[in-house]
Amino acid sequence: MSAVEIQRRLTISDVARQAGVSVATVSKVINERYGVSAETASRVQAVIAELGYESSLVARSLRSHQKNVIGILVADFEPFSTELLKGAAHAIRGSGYEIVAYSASGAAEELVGWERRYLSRLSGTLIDGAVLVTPTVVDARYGTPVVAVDPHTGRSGMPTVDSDNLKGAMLATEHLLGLGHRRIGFLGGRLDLESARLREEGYRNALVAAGVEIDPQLIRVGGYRPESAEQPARELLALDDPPTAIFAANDLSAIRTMQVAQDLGLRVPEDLSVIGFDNVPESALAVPQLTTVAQPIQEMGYQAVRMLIDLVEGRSPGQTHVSLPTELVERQSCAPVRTRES
Amino acid sequence: MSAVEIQRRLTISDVARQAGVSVATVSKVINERYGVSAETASRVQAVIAELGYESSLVARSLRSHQKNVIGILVADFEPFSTELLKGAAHAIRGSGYEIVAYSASGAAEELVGWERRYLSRLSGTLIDGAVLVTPTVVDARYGTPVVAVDPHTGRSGMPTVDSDNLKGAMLATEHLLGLGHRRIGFLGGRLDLESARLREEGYRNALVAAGVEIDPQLIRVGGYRPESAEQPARELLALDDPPTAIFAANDLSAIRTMQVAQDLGLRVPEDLSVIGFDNVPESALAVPQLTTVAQPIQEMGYQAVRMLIDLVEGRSPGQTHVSLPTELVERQSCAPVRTRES
DNA sequence: CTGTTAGCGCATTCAC
DNA sequence: GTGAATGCGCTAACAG
Repeated sequence: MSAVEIQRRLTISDVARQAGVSVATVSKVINERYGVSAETASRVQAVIAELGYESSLVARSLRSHQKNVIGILVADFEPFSTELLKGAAHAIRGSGYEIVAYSASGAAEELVGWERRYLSRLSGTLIDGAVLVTPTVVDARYGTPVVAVDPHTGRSGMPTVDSDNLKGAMLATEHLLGLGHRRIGFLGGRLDLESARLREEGYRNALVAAGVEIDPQLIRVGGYRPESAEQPARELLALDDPPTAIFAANDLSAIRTMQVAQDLGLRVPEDLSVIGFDNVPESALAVPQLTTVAQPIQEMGYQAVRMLIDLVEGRSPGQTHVSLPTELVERQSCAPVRTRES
Repeated sequence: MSAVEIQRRLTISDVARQAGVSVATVSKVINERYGVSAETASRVQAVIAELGYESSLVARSLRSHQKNVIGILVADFEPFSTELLKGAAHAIRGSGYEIVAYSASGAAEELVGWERRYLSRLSGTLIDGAVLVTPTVVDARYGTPVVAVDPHTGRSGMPTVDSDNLKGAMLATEHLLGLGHRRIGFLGGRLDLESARLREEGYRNALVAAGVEIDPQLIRVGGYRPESAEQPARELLALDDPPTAIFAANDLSAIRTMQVAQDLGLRVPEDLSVIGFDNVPESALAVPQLTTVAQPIQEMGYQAVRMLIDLVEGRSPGQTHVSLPTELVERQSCAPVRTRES
């Protein structure tokens, strides 16, 4: 039996018409309510299967308040957020929930408070709750269950998943120190971003602990994006006494830093060591492969969704602040320092 | 001025109340209609900015039929679809469109026809059109503009973006032949998947062209997923006369194949060469790094969204079948064959 | 057991 | 400048 020709979008009344019953009956079958004969039910089921009908997310959430949909709100689909999405997908498997990942990609990206606007756009009508990926503001109370991943302004009162940025940054810096580097540049995020602040603090702590004086010239703001990291990376390498190693506060900046160095005729890691932060898959695609500090990004997504589902279902989650460990991943972009005159 | 305490989700009437005007006036301001004094308009704008209000996607799409939202419908968030998402995000930048990426992750994944049900769930009420990522069926006509990426059953009448699977598979096989391999295993997808069929055809063509006889024992079905690829990979390696190289039809299967080989005490690439297909970022994270055939996945996402926007806006897209080139990416998982007695 | 009917929520857009 | 009807597809309450 071939499917009827569908020109419009499929609605419950298409199913009803095709099965020769009323819309209400179809609804009952779908929601497994009593009061439908087995025969009618199976006929309706057959039509549903034949047409590939599924109820409209929107219309359904108009009536029933439980929607079984969670939102993952991201400023952009870039390596960090898409990694997170993989973990989120894993978390909903078998849970009966669906994922709507939403982004206006850039339209709002630059602006502080994109997460509030996104939430305003989706919550109440479409999703039961949301994971906010690296939101800019978390002090506000929203009318919806929300979990923040790696919020830019720190934890505040909102349920949060992050990783140990301070420890990770110390690991990175200590690794470079261990290779004999003393002039180590730091390409940070922005100081209004909590993770960036902690990474800088880790950098400073490690230097101080090693008795290396901190040179403010070696600390620049890279802004986490390749485009915004390029200029400060150039500035670092143009110093009279340039660094022999650079710790960039995320992988995308680190990768761009390597490219800048190579443009300037420097070899990585022979002439310049570079270390990143995040361990997005792209870090292994870079040439040379990037040594970096790994955050368990997928796991962060997994945990955030688990917490959110607890919240949505009215259970209090085990913890409201989950912090996952970071670790050093050694690849090819760091080498022992060469003495100036070698 | 601090924001009012918001407990419920934000609606247009919250804005109206806060600004001391009617709901209708706020709507006019938002949609830049005439009939609002400049002073009122700017007061309303200020309140909107202060509250971080944005209109509800759902409510808005009830009235206006242009929603400026496109759906990316995926069976699961895995490396291929998330790569695609990056390209899709790039395509909407500055276009005024937003992206809703949707997946029920596994609930429907196994079933043929998930794309029709997903579409039924979102189209009409939420999105203007959709990119279907590796859909299983494309012969049906949907009531919504749709572009298929790498459809499992070939192109049919639907606008499609794919890559040159046949050529790519020949590249992979020729690479192994060039390294001296003659017993080359093939770990395919399923034969109902067009891409898998083409990759097998490329494999066969290359062997025939090189005068190597095709051994049916060396051809197995891996199903594209790590779990489903494991058993057939084991079988290949357990043959009396096992292959010296395996071409797996996608990277995830190839990576699992390397793990199986390592479990069995084989070294890759010394004892077994493995080549994949896709070039997802994970292929560079594998140990050893996977040699593979690259599809320009991000570019595929970019093109698909461009085509879709043309369709949604009623322009006929330049082409309805875009096929992008594949290329060999040499890394570390392939080596010249060793003679049996060496 | 099945059909009829009245909303659900929110933004838009008439008519005033 | 505002009040009130309207759009959508579905569900729930009730009638037959």
